[in-house]
Amino acid sequence: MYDVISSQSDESPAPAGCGPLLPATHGESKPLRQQIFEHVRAEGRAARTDVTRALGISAGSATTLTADLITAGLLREVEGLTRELGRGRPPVALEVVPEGRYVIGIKLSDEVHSAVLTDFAGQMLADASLATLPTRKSMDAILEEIDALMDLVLKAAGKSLSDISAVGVGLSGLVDHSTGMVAWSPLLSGRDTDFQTAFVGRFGVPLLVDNDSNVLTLAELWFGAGRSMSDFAVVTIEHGVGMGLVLDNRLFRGSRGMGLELGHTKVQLDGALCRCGQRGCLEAYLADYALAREAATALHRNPRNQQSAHAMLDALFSQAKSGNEAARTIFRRAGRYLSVGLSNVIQLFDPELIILSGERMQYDYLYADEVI
Amino acid sequence: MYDVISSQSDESPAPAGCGPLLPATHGESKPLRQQIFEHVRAEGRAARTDVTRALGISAGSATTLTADLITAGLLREVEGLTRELGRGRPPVALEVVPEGRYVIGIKLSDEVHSAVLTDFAGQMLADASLATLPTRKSMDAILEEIDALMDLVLKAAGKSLSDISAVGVGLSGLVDHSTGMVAWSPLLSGRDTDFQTAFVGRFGVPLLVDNDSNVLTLAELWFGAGRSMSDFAVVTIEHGVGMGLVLDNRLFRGSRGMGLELGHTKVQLDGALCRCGQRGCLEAYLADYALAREAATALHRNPRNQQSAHAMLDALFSQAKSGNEAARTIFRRAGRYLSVGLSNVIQLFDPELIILSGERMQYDYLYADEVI
DNA sequence: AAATTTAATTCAGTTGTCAAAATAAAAATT
DNA sequence: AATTTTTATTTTGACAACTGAATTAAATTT
Repeated sequence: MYDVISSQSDESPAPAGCGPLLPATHGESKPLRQQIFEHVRAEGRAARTDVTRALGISAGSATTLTADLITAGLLREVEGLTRELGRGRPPVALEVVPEGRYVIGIKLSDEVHSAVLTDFAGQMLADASLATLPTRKSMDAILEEIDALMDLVLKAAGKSLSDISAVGVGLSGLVDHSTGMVAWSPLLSGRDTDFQTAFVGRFGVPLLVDNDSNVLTLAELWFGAGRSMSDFAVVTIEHGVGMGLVLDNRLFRGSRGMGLELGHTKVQLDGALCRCGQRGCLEAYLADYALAREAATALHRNPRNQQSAHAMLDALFSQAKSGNEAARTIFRRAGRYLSVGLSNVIQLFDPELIILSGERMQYDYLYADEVI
Repeated sequence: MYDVISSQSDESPAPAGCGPLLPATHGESKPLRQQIFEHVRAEGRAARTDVTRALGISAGSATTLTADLITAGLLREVEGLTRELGRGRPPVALEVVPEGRYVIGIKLSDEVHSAVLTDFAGQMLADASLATLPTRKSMDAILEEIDALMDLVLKAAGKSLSDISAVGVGLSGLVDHSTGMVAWSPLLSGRDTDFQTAFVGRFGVPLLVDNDSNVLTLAELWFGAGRSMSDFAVVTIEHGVGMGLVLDNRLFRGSRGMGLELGHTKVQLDGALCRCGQRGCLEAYLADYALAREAATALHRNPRNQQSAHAMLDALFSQAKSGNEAARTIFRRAGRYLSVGLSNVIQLFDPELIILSGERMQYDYLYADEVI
């Protein structure tokens, strides 16, 4: 900033200035080399001409840049492909070298942790899972579990930790993806845990941590129905109600990088009490604990019996199926409030698609009729 | 795409591919020349060194590119500035040449149209307004009114239409900014009007049309409280309930480029009937027509008397002020539902700031206590 | 007056990209 | 079989956008 201090009258006053003071963070475009790599990876296989057409670049650039990528060991030409028909020189397909890098993805949960090991082309080489207790654990205990889980999946794939270029971890809670800090999580006993530093300190491998809704959303963007969509939402209903959002082909993380709290969206003035302390949150009608709370009343069980929440939901569901009207109304009400919450997402974001996900989606009463 | 059809077994199957199939639309970064210009405009004045530091570019580039901008007549050096103190060669401030371009901004409304004429530095040179009738008009009639309004503002600024580089128009309704089409508007009698083509055909000046909430939001981003913020929302309550959203310093238009319908967010299951046909929309509690509807009951007026909606609201407000309990509950309820709607926006977008705007904000009952 | 400090310019060199021409490899045509 | 046509890729020369280092400029401090 240019500071002017003056009392002379012949100086014109500094113009006020207009326009945003902060630049958009996503201003830089990716280098063309990376765009080419990503295009080949997205397509599975693509020839140089496909790349030039898809990215609108010159044929010369395609040659030079793919040559770079090939010598860097990231891409390779595919030998011995036959072509259906067509005249002219046949194109030479390129593909990602699967052995280029290996990564492990881990999902931490309260009953079972799971892990997959994939190659550079996105192919899963092995997976593994590990049962765990639904108690809050210290960071050290979690690292211990991760260690055991990674051993399993590495052994299954015949790799060693030194082959792994990066690890991704998804867990529920408030996770700051950019710093690797976990502000709060139902799995961790502490607050403001520096997950990333602890992990890298123990394993010496780069780590990306994120909220599990975000991870699920990215999975849909990379491998699922969202691949061909630029704007969509993923809603999960389990212990809480979570949402991930893709806007313009990028995961939207909100201004503070934390998750989007669809669960604490209000669907009823002065409604049911939520564990966040407010009333009328969607979560207070839809999450495990909310349904179990009502199930206890409907099934005349002791509400103190916390451990059987899962079993109680199953009982409630079978009751509803066999005609218990009280049980039915619980699901029906939950479904109607879900439809309100989803309708609000639609009105505000106008996504092309909403993907519903989560263990509770089996309870199809939730979304039988009422969804708008 | 590379197609492979083959029955030979020695060919490896094509990899599935992973990653988004569509590129993010905002891939291209602005050329440095434009970034420099925008930085100077945002700061009001800035020296070349300020630019190099702010944008992280080399001093050489700053010299060359500012020289380009100066010869293009977009920037100029500021003469005769004194400096507070400091050693070394004094910096030479640069500023936008205000006479570089002139633009007109027009806001169309149902009671009064208004226009401003600003120079290239964002300084307003003149404004004008024109009363109009609250009826739906044909495109030709609207163009006629725009013509009269532009004459007024041009005359006030001592300019002619040929001095104007572009015109921006904001109006309520469903507007596709990218094509200049107005799908529907309370001001226009037709549907799917090609506003842009009609305007350019008549005046021969480039036009940008947009939804009035979006225009208001852009104004906040460029000139208002949003200048130093990267994520915020602007909520307007007038005839309807509108919202504009800035995410990462850019206006978010939703996937289909239409507005974000905060007004049709559901705040009550089976609630009040909205003019969109659904029940429980926020608009059905908060918009002009909704308040007037209840006011008619509270004040024992004839609900047929449509033309006095505005007057009726004022009457309702003064009644509430002077203690009429029925009138008070109307505002109180509206305020509580507004708080639900805003709370949902906060939960879903986590903006740094929500700007409330609109003629009805004078009815401060709306946001007295209940806002969360 | 000399040294110091900060701002701006000059200039040689790198990088990323394109356009056009040249080359390559196949099918279609003669 | 030779030639033409078609499509894919490579080569080449050129240009634009930058950077970094050295240089010049204009002020203050010693």
